[in-house]
Amino acid sequence: MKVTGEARLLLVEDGQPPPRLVDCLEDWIRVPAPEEDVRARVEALVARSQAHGDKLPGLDANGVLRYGGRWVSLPPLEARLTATLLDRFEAVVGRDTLIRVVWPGQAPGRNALDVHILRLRRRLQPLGLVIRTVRSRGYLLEPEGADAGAENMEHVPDEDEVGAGSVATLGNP
Amino acid sequence: MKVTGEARLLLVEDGQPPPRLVDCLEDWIRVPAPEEDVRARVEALVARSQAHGDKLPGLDANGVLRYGGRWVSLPPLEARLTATLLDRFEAVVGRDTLIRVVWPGQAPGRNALDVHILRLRRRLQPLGLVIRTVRSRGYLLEPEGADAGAENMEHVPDEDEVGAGSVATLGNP
DNA sequence: CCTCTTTGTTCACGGGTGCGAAACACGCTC
DNA sequence: GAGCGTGTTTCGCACCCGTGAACAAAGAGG
Repeated sequence: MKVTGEARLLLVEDGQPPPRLVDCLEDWIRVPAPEEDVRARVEALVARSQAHGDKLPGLDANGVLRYGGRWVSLPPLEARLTATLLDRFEAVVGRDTLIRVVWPGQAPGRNALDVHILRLRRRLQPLGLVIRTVRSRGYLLEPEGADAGAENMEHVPDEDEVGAGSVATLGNP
Repeated sequence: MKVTGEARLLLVEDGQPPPRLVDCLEDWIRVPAPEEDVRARVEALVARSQAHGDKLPGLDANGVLRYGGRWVSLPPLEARLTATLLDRFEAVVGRDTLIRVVWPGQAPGRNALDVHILRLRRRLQPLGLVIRTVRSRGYLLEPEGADAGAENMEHVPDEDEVGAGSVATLGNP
């Protein structure tokens, strides 16, 4: 289950101070409230998360990769690499596939792909994107902090500085 | 005509249905409401409008470029350059496109464009506008500090107060 | 258990090239 | 003539991209 792309509506109990939110995908409302009010805010959040959904990285024809409001420009080879990793976003892409896409003619030395993956990793880091290695299988592009495997899903009670109430989380498939 | 750069907080009277808003720079609240609630939403809008809702620079027919309350006058050639960069604001414009617009006849020497970009950069700097180079792709005009290439991740400005009318319009200085 | 092989990570180096920037030259307009 | 707008030359840096090599981690095989 993905964690990115979610919007949150904080339900603030009466008597608690209002939260400080900046993110466009966050909102809050004081409860109890008319149900139509809650629904209006939920619908607004959903609409925003779809329209303004920069939760998926976008790569334009000029090699500019945008994600999370920031961007980097990629050189041609790394742009091809990224494009390939991107249309299998969050899934493994084999080394041979990458080599075929990046060098349509003949592949250069054995090391070339590794080096470019390394350089691409460094360039993607400030955007919050990570390339994971799946040994003897390939590579996988994903947002930072979306890993931790399926088995060690220890639930740390993530306590916000928001001092009140429950949190309704709106998933975005 | 775009209306970007302004944020609105709708004050909804009791008994009225909640409005349907999608824009990240719009919000609403039911009145009467605690003043801290109103202020929390106003501050959130201001923060958003500074972080994400940037006002577009404006270039008039006389070559005067205005942005962020200040202005500079541009010579004809640089005005054409700026106009081209401006209708692809925050996106890459190819060198060939720029050359075609700036010199409709025949292009001068190879370095002419570089020099004019350099001079335009110096002129735009006091306005808080930056021309980024996207190597072998072109150039990109954007407000200072909106990229991830350099790690200038600071600048969380403060906000000012706003009195509440029926509809509060928050200008972006 | 030890060693060799495979696979992946990281560094340093060099050739090629796009771009930045200074300096200069020329023409035009107050 | 002084200042400005524009084009050209020239130098050098920084980046792109491949190569070689050192190093680490995981398996395979004796």
